[in-house]
Amino acid sequence: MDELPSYAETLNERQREAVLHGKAPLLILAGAGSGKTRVVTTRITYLIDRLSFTPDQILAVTFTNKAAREMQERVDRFLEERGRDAGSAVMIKTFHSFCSWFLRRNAAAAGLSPYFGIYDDDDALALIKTVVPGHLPAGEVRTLQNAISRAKDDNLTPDDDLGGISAHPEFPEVFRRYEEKLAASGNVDFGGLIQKTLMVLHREPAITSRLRQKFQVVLVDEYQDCNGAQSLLLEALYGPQTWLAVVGDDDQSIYRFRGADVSHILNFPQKFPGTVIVRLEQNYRSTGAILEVASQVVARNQGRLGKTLWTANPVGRKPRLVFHNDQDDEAAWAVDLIKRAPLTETAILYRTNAQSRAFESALVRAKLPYRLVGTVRFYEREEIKDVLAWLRLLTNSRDEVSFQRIVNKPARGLGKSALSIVERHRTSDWLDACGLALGELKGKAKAGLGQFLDLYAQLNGALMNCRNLSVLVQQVIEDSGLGEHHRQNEDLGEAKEQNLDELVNAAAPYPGTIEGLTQFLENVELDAAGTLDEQPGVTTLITMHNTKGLEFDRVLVTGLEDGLFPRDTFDPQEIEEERRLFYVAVTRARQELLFSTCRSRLQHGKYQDRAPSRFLAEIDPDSLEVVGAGGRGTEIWAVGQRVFHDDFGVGTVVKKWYNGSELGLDVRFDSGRMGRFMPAYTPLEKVAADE
DNA sequence: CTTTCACCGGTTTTT
DNA sequence: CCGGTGAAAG
Ligand SMILES: Nc1ncnc2c1ncn2[C@@H]1O[C@H](COP(=O)(O)OP(=O)(O)OP(=O)(O)O)[C@@H](O)[C@H]1O
Repeated sequence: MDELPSYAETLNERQREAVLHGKAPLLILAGAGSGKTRVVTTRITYLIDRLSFTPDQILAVTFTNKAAREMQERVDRFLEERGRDAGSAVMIKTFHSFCSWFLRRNAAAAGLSPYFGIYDDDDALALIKTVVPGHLPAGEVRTLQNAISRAKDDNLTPDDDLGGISAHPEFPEVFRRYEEKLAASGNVDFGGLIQKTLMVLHREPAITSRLRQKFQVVLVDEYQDCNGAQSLLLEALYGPQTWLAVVGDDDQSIYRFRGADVSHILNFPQKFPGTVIVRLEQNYRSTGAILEVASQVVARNQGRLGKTLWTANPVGRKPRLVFHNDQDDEAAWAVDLIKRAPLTETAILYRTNAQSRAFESALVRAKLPYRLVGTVRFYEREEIKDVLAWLRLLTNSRDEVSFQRIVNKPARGLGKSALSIVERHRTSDWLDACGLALGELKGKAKAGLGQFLDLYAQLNGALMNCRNLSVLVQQVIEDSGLGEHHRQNEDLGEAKEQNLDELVNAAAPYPGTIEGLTQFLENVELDAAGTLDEQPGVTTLITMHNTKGLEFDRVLVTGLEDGLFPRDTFDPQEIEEERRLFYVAVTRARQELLFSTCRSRLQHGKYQDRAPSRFLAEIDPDSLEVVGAGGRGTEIWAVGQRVFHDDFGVGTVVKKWYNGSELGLDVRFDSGRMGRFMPAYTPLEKVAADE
C-alpha cells in the first residue's frame, strides 16, 4: 500500500483501522464524540480515493436529512481537495429517502405511480379518522395511529399477529381498513416506504441483485436507532460482494418510541458472520469534567455494553447546576449568560418543544438572535399544508387526505351531505367522483363543486406548461383562494402571507414539471423542518432528541425536573431511555455545560411545583458547581436514595410525593418499617448506597 | 352550509 | 393556557 493519505494521518489508530478496514462486515461501536461520523466520512473518501470504488457504488445512510447534507458536503470537499469530482454521486440519504428513491425507480414492481406522495403523521391521522368506528375519543385514535406506525416499523401487516403491538380490540380491523384506504390513495406513509421497499426486494430477486450490484459499499450511521424493518432492509441490501459497515453507540439509543431497538446493533455480529468490531475510545469533543458527568449518569443503566471513553482535552470547568423559581427566571438566566458571551456558540436544550416558548420570548425581548429547530415546523403550518395539499392532488388525484383537506377550503358551499354524495361515487379518482356527483347536486353545492373542478383543470393546465415550479405554486395560492383566505386571518394574516411567499421561493429551484413537483413535495415531506443555517452569535433552541450528532461550545440543559425530564413513568425501560437522552444532551457540549431546574413551572395554565430531576441526584456532587441551592425545594432526592434517620436507622426512599408545594418521601427502613417524612422538617441524611 | 362559542383534556420526543 | 371538537345559532 502507498503511504497513508493525509486525511488518515489526523486519525487515531483505531479510527484508522476502521477507515482502512477491508470487506468483512464492520461494526464500529463507540461512545459520544469519538469520531464515528468522521470515520464514516473518511472511509467513503478512502474507498473512492485509494480503492477502485466509484462514488455511485456507495450508499451511506444517516439518521436525518440534515446529517445527510452535511456528510455530502464533507465528502465533496474531501474529494475536491484530492482533485476528484463527482463526490455528489455518492448516495447519502436517510433510510426513508433512500426507499423513496428506490420506489420511484421501481414503481411498477411496488404497485405505485412514480409520482406517489408521502403521508406524514398528520395525514395518516386524518386517514385513520375516516376508518375508526363511531366516535372513539381522540386519545384512543392517536393510540391506534401509534400502534399502526409501530406495527409497520416492525414490518408487520394486518394479517400478522399484532398482539405484541396493541391489545386494543379494534386495532387489527382499523389497521386493515387504514391499509386499504392508504393503498386506494396511491400514497405511502413513512413506515410504508421501508415496508414496500422490503416487499419488492423479497419478491423480485432480479431487482435485488441489481441493487446489490450497484451498491457495493453500504455504511449506516446511528445504527443504534435502527428499527426492525430497517434492519431487514439492511439484510436485503447485503449480498456476497457487499462491503458493509454500521456505526453506533448503544448508550445513545433514544428513539424507542418510534420503533427503534438497540438489539439490532447488539446482534449485528450474529446476523453478519465474520463481523469485525472496532471500538473507538478517545473523545475529541468535550472536556474531562463534562465527560465525567455524562459517564456517571449513564452508568446507572442496566444491560449496557459498557465502553471506555477518555479524553486528552483539558478537564475544564465543572458543569454548573443552577436553581430557578420558574421558567421565566430560567429563561432570563439563559439570556444573561448569552449576553455575557454573545459569540460563544450556545444551544439551549429542552425535553419538550413547549419549553421553547419562555426562551423565545426572553430572547426576543432582549433582541438577541436565535434559531428555533423543530417545533411548529415550517411545512406543517396550516397555510403551507393547504397549498401542499393542492399540489399533491395535482400529482395524484387519488390522494384522499389532500382532497378532503382542500375541496371545501376556502368554503365553497360543500358540506357534509354534498361530500357524502361525492364519496358515494368514489372510484379511485376523486375528480372522477366529483364529476359523477355533480349531476346529483343542486344549488350552492353544485356551483361550488363545479368551481372546484374548473379550478383543478385550470391548475393542472398550468402544471403542464409552466417554466418554473414557483410560478405554479404562486398560481395555486392565488387561484385557489387560499392566499386571500389566509391573508384575512386576524392577527396571523401577515405571518401566513410571509410563509406562503417563502413557499414560493422554496419551489424556485425546481422545474415546473410533474417530476419537479414530485421532487419538491418529497423533499418537503421527508424533511418538514426546513433548513436553518447556523450562524455565529445565533443561539440555537432545540429538543434534546434533535441534537443527535450535533455539537456546541456551550450547552444549557434545561428543565431538569422530575416529571418533565425524566417524565414520570412506571416503565424502567423508559427511565433508561431518558437516561440515554441525558447522556446525549450532555455530550453535545465542547467547553461549557450548564444544568438548570425550576422549583415551579407553568403547565396547562397553572403553576406546578417541581422537584429537581433524579438524574441530578445521580451525579457526584463533587463533579458539579451548584448555584442558588439552599432554598426550599432545592435538595435533590431520588427514589432509591439510601438515607439515615436518627431513630429508625438506614433505609431507602421508595416514593416521592407532594403535599401542596412540600416534598414528602416514603422510606422503607432496613428494619422493614415504613416512614413518611417531609425532608424540609425532618433531618434525613443521605448515605452512600453500600452503607 | 357556515360561523361562533363553550367545553374538555393534556401530546414528550420525529423520519 | 391553547387547540381541537361539537352543538347551536345565523
Ligand atoms: N482524530 C481526530 N482528531 C481530531 N478531532 C477529531 C478526531 N476524530 C474526531 N474528531 C472531532 O471530534 C468531534 C466528534 O466527532 P464525531 O461527530 O464524528 O463523533 P461521533 O462519535 O459521531 O459523535 P456522537 O456519537 O456523539 O454524535 C468532531 O468535532 C470531530 O471533528
